[in-house]
Amino acid sequence: MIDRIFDPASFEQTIYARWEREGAFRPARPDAKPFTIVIPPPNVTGSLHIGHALDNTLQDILIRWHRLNGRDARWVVGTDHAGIATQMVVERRLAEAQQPGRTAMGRDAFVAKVWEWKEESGGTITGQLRRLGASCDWAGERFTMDEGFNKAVLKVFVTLYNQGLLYRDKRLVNWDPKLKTAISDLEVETREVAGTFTHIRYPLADGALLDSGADHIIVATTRPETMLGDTAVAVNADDPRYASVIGKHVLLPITGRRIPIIADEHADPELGSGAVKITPAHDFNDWAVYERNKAIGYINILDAEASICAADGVPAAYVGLTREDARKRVVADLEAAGLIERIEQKTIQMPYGDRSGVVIEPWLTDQWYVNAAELAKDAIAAVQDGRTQFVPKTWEKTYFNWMENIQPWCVSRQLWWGHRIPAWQGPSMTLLEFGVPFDDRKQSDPPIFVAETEEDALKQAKAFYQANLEQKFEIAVSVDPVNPYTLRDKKLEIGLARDEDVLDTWFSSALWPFGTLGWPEQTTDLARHYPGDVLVTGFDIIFFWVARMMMQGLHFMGPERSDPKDRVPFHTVYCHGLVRDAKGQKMSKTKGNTVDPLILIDKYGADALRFTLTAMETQGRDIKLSESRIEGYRNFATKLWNAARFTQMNGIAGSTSPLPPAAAQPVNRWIIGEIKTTARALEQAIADLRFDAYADAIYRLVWSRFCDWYLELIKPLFAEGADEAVAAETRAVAGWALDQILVMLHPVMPFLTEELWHQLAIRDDLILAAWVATDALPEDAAASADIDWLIGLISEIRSARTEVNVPPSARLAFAVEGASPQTAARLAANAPALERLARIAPGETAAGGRLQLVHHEATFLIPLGDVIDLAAERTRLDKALAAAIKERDALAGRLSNPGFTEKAKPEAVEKAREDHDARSAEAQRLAAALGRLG
RNA sequence: GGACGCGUAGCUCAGUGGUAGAGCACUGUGUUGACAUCGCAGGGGUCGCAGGUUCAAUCCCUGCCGCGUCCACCA
Repeated sequence: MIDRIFDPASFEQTIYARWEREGAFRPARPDAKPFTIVIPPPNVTGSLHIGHALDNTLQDILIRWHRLNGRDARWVVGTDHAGIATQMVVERRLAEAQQPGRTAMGRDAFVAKVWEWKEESGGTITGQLRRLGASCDWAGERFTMDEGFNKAVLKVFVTLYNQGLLYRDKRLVNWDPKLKTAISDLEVETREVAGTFTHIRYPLADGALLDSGADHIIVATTRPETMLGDTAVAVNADDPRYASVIGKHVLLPITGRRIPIIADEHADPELGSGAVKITPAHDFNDWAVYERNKAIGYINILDAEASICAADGVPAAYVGLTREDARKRVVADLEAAGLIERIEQKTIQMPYGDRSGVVIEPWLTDQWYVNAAELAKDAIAAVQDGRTQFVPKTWEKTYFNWMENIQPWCVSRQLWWGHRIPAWQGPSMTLLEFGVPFDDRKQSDPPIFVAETEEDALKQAKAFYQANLEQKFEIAVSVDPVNPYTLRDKKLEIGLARDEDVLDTWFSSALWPFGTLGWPEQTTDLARHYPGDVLVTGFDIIFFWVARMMMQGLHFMGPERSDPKDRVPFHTVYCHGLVRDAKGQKMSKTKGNTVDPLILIDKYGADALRFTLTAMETQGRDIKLSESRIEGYRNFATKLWNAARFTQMNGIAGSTSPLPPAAAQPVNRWIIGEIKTTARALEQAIADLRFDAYADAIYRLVWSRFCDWYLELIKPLFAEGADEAVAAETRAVAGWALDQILVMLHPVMPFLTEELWHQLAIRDDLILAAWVATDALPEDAAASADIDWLIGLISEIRSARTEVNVPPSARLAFAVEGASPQTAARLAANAPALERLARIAPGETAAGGRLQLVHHEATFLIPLGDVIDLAAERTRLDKALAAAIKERDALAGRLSNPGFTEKAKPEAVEKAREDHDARSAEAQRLAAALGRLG
């Protein structure tokens, strides 16, 4: 017996366990067409937030729907090692536990700690996905740092290197001085902060003067401390103010260095003084100036923590100051020297690290870069020609815009947690004292050997050095005098030192769609499940992840697939919005406005949360989540629960066939048609990826059709004394209809539907079995018309009763005037329903006060005797008449307009005529009723 | 500066070239057993503003206003 109380917590976890036990989520239909989704891998040590809940609910709906529809569905699941995030968590935990820090314990010990933490907390999020009901293929669970995945990463790195698409370069990177690692452009966020704009006078050297007579050039900066590293002042060649001093020098204050005045396009005469200080080592634009004017050189003045380091011209007193302290000191010293023109307070934009939250420093280092522009070509083409489609389509523009302007992707990170870069460095030739002339390569950097294994790297090294040396060589220490970061004092016992760095987490995530399936091995999984059908993700990681999967997927799977359509990692990218709080604020831990999906699940059930997110998921719009909405959908679940309870109490059981039982009763034929209509709408919603439409259609069917009308209308059909055959038919149809509802609702509310599926009948199979047999369902327009008529009549009677203040409990008689034979037949057939739902029964039409109700061609007369509220009845009829006349006249106006009758579609004209006539007749009947009212 | 999205009932949002919809909230009410986590009934909107296209515009086009997001840049 279905329990009186709907308590999702009492069955959700049991049901999930059963699904897993029975292997319900494993692909098990080798002959069927596969349907594949790869999960956006959550951080292995993370926990489920509301964005995950949305993302995974949508994926689960698609997976479950296609599984119901006979596809061999596979939801590839796993977790991401999340380099920076995870390393930061473990470091914080060590600090909290007052244990030795990362550097104190050393690399191996630290990495071991991270693995420990991964083992300890790695099950959290996968457990939470289970709570949500996600039907992932857990048997195939992967991790971005598992052995197989690591192989894929190494293979990709080496291949790209050998193809010249991945290289080492010395250039400015976004340096995070807190985490002490390079980060990519995408990991930098610009924030507006209050700042200052300092205008500084740079005295001209050698007595030179500007045409204006000034003996100095004014430059402005938001970062005065960087002047210590200036190597030039740039002016525009076309700027007459400075034409006479191009090629001359200024005396750089504080440092006493003479730096040249150069002409460069970077200087914009319109901005500021038209002259700009050039600090190549600490500003991206200035580095570009340097590349055009190499003679000016560059000077690095910052160490890895962004403190001032020893450098040419930097006074000893500055060394070791933080950039903030150095800024104050520079300003003070310039002030003392009378070189400050003025200082403006101003809102300035500063780059911040998205993880560390500190100001990012452009810093000169050696890093590994991927030639993203080259890889982007195929990735752009694949979206242009529709092999991969974004939904909503508007995101394609965003994708193209980014891809077409893509910069080299910095993939090395100075972290310890991640895929270590498979590159080995040999001794620098310039530091070797062999006394043997090298060939003309004049290589000054140490040679680098990239290979999947150390053995391969060694082989390469031997081949390389033997080609250049005839005798023994010794191992030296590599020292980069310019860039302290590359100071790597290593004991090179075998002559090679592996690169200390690890790869950007997104470098491995980019391989997810094929790395999870066994690549580089040619597995059957890979053949079957690449490409995926749909990728479901937030728009915020289109750049980070989607674009990179496109690039890597096409590059590595492309050559292996003959059909261009099979080269992309997925055919569709569904981008959903952000889940915001009820006020529309972005949720964040610091704001404290996050909602924990697990708490919501505990409170309302996973199904209610899922339904809410589904119903609110409209394409191209963020979700403002409010708890009252979840409550509403929990009520919906309760409603269905109770409806099932009702059927069970009335001897209605689950059906045995997806095909509907034979039905003669209009109400039964009608509900079969309603099921068919809804199933079609749901099929369309899935095809369009319209999740809100899916929720809406099933909600209406369950509540507004099945519960509100069908169950109410059939109650008399199996009441005591009812016809046995009719009762039997009705029970059969009702059971079947409820089954179809459970199936259709299952993708969104899997727990509840599975629970009821088994409560309603003894069945061996899970509800995952089969979708509605839509095509086989009959439609019966006549039955639908009958029931629509009945529903309309009951609604009108109820409304009229309320308006004239008839007590709900009053049972009334009615007579009918002008009824067609069809109406008479309908009235006879539905007498019990009218009795129950409208509380009217055929009777005498006594003269005097009576309610007059126009429904289609018939006027219903309902005597109320003295109790009728005549004024209310008059108001009601007046209102109805006014409405009918208004519409009639509007239609008449349209029909008398030749523009309409000649140009509008014939169907539209015909429809307008019919409506006009109907309204006109209705108005006449209402007028007559008013007349009789006196 | 470039691109995009959004302005529809008190709130959150669907929607359509021809009578404007839902949920929640609100008002009134409760006919005895599926359900008060409910039923029934009701009030509430010049569909941001101004033009244009059209027989007809909430819907298509243009401009404006307001809100938001992304990218780039500001020495």
